[in-house]
Amino acid sequence: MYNFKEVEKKWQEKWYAEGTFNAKNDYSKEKWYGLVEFPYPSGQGLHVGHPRSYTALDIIARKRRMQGYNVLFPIGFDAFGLPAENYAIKNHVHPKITTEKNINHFREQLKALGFSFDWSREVNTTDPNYYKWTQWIFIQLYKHGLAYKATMPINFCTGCKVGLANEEVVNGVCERCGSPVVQKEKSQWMLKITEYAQRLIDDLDDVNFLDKIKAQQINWIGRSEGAEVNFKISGTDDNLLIYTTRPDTIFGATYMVIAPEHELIKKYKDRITNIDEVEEYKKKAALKSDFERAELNKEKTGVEIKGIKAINPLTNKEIPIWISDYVLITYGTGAIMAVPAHDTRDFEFAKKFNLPIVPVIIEKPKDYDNNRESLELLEKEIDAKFAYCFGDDQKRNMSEPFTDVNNGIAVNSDFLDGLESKDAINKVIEYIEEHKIGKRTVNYKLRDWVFSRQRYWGEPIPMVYCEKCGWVPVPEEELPLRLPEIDDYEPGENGESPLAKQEEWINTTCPHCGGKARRETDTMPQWAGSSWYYLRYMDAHNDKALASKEALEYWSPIDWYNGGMEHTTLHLLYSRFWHKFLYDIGVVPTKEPYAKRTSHGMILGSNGEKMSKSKGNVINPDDIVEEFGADAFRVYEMFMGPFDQTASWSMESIRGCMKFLDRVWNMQEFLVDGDKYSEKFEKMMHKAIKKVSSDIEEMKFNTSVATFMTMVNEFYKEKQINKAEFTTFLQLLNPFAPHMTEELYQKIGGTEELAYKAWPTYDETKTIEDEIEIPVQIKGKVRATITIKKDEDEEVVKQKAKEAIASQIEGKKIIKEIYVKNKIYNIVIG
RNA sequence: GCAGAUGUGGCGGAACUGGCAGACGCACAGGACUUAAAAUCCUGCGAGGGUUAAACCUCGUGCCGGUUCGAUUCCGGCCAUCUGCACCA
Repeated sequence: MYNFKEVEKKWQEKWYAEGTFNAKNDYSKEKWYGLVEFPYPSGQGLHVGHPRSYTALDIIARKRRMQGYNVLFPIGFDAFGLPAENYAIKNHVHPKITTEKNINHFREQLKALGFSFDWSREVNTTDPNYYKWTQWIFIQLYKHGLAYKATMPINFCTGCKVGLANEEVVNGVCERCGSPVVQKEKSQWMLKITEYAQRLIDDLDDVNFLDKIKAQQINWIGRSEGAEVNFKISGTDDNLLIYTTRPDTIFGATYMVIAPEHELIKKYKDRITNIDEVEEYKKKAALKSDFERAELNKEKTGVEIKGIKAINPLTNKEIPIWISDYVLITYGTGAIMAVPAHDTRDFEFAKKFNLPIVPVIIEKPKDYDNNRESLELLEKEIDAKFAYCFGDDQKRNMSEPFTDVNNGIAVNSDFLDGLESKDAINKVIEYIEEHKIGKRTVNYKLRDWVFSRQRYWGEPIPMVYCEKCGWVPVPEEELPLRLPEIDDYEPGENGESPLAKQEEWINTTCPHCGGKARRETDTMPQWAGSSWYYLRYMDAHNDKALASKEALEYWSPIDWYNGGMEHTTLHLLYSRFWHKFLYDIGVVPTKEPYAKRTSHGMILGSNGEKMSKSKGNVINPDDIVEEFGADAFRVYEMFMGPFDQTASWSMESIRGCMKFLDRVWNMQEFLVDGDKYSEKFEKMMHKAIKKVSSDIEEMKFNTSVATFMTMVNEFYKEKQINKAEFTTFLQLLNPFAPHMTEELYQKIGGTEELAYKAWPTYDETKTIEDEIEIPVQIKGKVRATITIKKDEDEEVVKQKAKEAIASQIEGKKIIKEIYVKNKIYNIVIG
């Protein structure tokens, strides 16, 4: 009987004491750097989701070692963060203590699963020797104008009392605590990620990320092409600048809308006749949470700004200006031209407030070929269809706006008439550029990164404010700027950082002029430490630089990075941004940090729902290791389904995997001598090596495990396995179930460790069967199977096949015969 | 609404560039071993028909249609579920 407890403990102790898996500092060898996302050491301990990702890359890392690479497969802890701080507020335990305790627990758990991590390079983002370099990077960003302080409306979590990045607001509530998020004006440190927006899109071409990851990042960055156009404000020399992606619809712009926060209102306070009403609307809008404002199916609201009007620069008609919260101050210019006939939101608004709807695009007729004649026909059609739009008595009974940019023809639009929408866009941009009323513009949805948190448990932002000199970075030789030890972790009244109460720490001298100055009391967000941790692993103990040039040169880029889809628009994008910056200032040698990025599916509870305490469906990895062992746990997580898809936990299935491992263990009972594969199993061995080797590369671990099971079934049928076969089998299985396979290999007389034994190779010619069974079909339906020799002469096969179905084709006329070599024979009879 | 994915037995899932649908596992059933049970080993297992038993036949990969000698796979159109984003002009 296999005693997994004893065996697993034995090997783990050996591995971690000897540093079996530590990367070598031999830079002459070919390297491979595999990375998994380091965990946040929460109080709950490891989640069963972690081992899914970790086992997968552990398998690849182990295979790479056997293939002779110098492998770096590190781990660490992303240990700054709210839970430790919230725990501190409640229980008055310093986050440092909780964090340390949790890390120790995590380390134990990770070791108990036998991952081949290089523990000598463990990093911890809360270690001053680590965050020294996080702060250093921030200072470089500041020096290069990419970190700046700005007062702006931010997402403010009413629960955590912290400003949040857009990415941290989910459905209008705080991603972490679930409290509503409101808008608040606050002075914040910002990082100019927008400066890198285009490169973050373009350079995706050079990396091997899953398409869905690329798509999601591109989507998030949200590039759109359009134009900015100035609309004159009637009776002034002033303009209202708008952004639109559909400048071709400008002849249909019947009113303007500005965001509630737009400066126009302040500027024309005195001319606006209903200023009270407008101010009232502004106030209401400010009080709404982001969620309320963005809520769908909500009735549009707004107020016409009376006393000022705009002039449509193409029709020269005066049109009203409205204020409404469906226009966002944070996107474009905070103002739009409304074209209700061709925009869903404008349409809804126009309907509600009874504003004119003028169609200027018509769906392209099927046989439209862009000539005069077609156009005249088209115009007649339009006259009939939209006669009501142009009279004084506008009925506005258009049932829905026409918004398809790929399928429209401009009408009722002067010089654009008859053009397809795409051409019309170009032509109108030419026009507005020529007449200096606007220009072609690109916009991104991506916003600059709000980098301040009003929290204690984060990296202090190494900046000092001096009345005379303004913001001055802490001199680099004074880094790390340590977090002061405090007792009171409560945020301040107005959502200030707990550090704001530490007068002694705050008061300092200006590094620039030596006068009195005060420290920044905000800290960095959790994403800071994780934005560059992969660099630190390359040279984890360097105190002169974040990593040495040589180490960076050798180990960059990361060959394979696996992580969760939930980090696609946060961590993954942020770290690409930091990396590109570090590349620009000559710190790192590559443009992109990760050559390849894959992602694992989530593990759900056995009821198919997300694991949560409240649902009572949480599986604790410790219990699983205790009951089934680490190897069975690993094999099961790889077997449970396609790696990139969600899977539900099943206790029955893991039992099956343990049974499989027991069967492997018991194979030693019918072990026989033999230093090469027996004739019986030779083909199977070569095929298996091929299959498992490619499956691992493609992350099709589930079918690898199936292959192992099939092999074991075959060995059981013969009640025989020789030493050569057993050795290869154990090697292939080793990355999946490292403990048992090492033990077994030792038991059958292996002298070296499998961990570095050369990965088995296969002979392609030996994977091909000499005799093949192929189906014989009549009209695509299988009627018989015949056995043929590989590459058998076509005529012979046809003859054989016809014999096999002789009775069924007798007397029938053969219309067609199809033979696909070594695959299938199909006959069509009349 | 936009983007991405998924849909195959009782269940999790296989099926390489179109070529025997259901590998492998779970569950279930039968048998062997055992005083007995568990464990283990062996066998069967999509549905319907057919046969003493086989052979064999029909249907079957979300739905409708198409291309093809042949479609889980390709094309067109739907439906459902999941994930991310979303008043982004």
